[in-house]
Amino acid sequence: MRTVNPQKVEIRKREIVEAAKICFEQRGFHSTTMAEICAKASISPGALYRYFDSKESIIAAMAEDDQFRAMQSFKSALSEIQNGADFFQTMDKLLDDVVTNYCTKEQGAMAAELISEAMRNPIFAESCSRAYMDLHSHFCAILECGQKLRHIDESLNIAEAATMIMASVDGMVLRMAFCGDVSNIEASRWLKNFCQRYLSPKSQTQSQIKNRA
Amino acid sequence: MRTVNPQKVEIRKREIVEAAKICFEQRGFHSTTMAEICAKASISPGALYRYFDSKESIIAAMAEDDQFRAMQSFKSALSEIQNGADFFQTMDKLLDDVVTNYCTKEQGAMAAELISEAMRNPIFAESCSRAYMDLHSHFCAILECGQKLRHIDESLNIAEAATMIMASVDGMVLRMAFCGDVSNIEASRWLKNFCQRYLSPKSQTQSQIKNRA
DNA sequence: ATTCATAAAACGAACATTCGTTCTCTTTAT
DNA sequence: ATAAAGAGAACGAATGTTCGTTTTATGAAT
Repeated sequence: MRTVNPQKVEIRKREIVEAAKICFEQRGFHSTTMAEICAKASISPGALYRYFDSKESIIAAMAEDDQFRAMQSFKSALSEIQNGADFFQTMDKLLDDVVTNYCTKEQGAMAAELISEAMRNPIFAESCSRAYMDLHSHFCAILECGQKLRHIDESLNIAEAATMIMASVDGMVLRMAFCGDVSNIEASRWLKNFCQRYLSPKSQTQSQIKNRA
Repeated sequence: MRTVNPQKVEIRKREIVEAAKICFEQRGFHSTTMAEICAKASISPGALYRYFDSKESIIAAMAEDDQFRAMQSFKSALSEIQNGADFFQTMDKLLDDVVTNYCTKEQGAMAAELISEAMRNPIFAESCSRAYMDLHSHFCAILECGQKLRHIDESLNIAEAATMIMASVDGMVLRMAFCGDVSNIEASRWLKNFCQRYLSPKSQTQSQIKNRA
C-alpha cells in the first residue's frame, strides 16, 4: 500500500504558496481567485484543497514566509555587527538590502494588502504584530551596538529610534510603490542620509536642550 | 412639474459618503456590502444608485474628501509660516494635527486599504499620486521657509527631506494602526524629535563630510 | 388656497454573476 | 491491492446592480 511522503507534500505546498504569491502580487488578495492560483500552480481545486483548507490559510503561509525572510536580513546584520563590523557600513547594507528586496511595486502592494488584511483579521493581526515586534527587538539590539560604539547619540532612546527608522522605511516602501517619483537609488541614499543625521551624536543646541526636557 | 434640487442632491451624496466611510473604516472596502452602506445611510439600493453609479465611485468620492482635508492642514501651516509664525512651532502643530487626526486604527486601516486599492486601479492610482504630489509640493514650500530662517540645514535637499518626513509619518500611522505598541503621545513626541534631529543644522562631522561627497 | 400633472426620489424584490469550497470519480505510486 | 494524489464538474452562498413600481415634492392651472 502507498504511504504519504511528507517531503513531497512540503514541496507541493511551497509550489502552491509561490504560485499564490505571484497572483497576489499582481491582483491582490481579494481579486485573485482560487481558480487563478490553481492555474498558476498547475493543480486542480480538488487537489489544492488537500494541501490548504482555505484561501486564507494560503495567505497566512505566504505571510509567514515573508516574515521569515525579513528576519534573516536582520539576524545577519546583528551577527555581523556583533562580530566587529563597522556600524554604519552594516546599517547601509541592511538598508540596501531592504530597498532592493522590498521597494518594488509588487512588494509595496503586498505590504499594503497585508496590513489591511491584518486590520480585520485578529489572528492574522496577532501574527503580523508579533513578527514586527521580533524585528523591532533585533533592530534595537543592532542600534544598541551602535550606541556603545558612540556612533549613535547617547541621549537617543533606542526603542524610539528603532520604531522611527522602521516606520520610515515602511513609509518609503509604500510611497515608492504607488507613486513612481522616487528611484531605488534615491530611496537608498535618502534613507542612509536620514539614519546618519537622525542617529549621529549632536552638539548641544538650544532646541536639543528644550527637546530633552 | 417637479425640478431637480442640486443642493439637496449634494447633501444626499455627502450623507452617503459619510455612511460609506464609517462602514469602510470598520470592515474595509471589499468586505462592506452595498446593503450595509444603504442601511447606514438609510436609503434603498435603487435610490443610492441614483447618486453613485458604482461602489467604486463611492470609494473615489471618499478618497477625494480625505485628500481635501489633508490638504487643508498643509495649506494652513504654510500660510501660518508665511505670516511669520515660528517654524518649529508650526511643524509641531502640523505633526500634532496629523497624529490626532490620522493615528487611529480606523484611519490606518483606511490608508492601507486606499494604497492597496490604488495599486490595482490605474485611475485611482493617478488621483492618489497627484494628491500626494500636491501635499509634497506644499510641504516643500513649508520646509523652504524653514531653511531660509536657518532652522533647516542648508545642505539638506528640500524635496528629499519632504519625502522622508512624509514617508516617516505614513509609516508611523500604519505601524500604530496594526500594532498597538505606540501611543499617540509617544508618536507625536518621537516624530517631533525626529524632525528636529533630521532637519536642524549640524556641525561638520566625519560622517557628514563623507556623506555629502 | 386647492387641485392636478409630472418628474424626481425612493423602494425593494429579483437578477446575474462570481467564486470559494465540496464531492465524486479517476489516476498513480508503493 | 490499497491508499494517496489529482481532476474537474457542480453547488450554494454572497453580493453588486437593475428594474418595475410606488411615493413625494413641486410648479402651473384653476
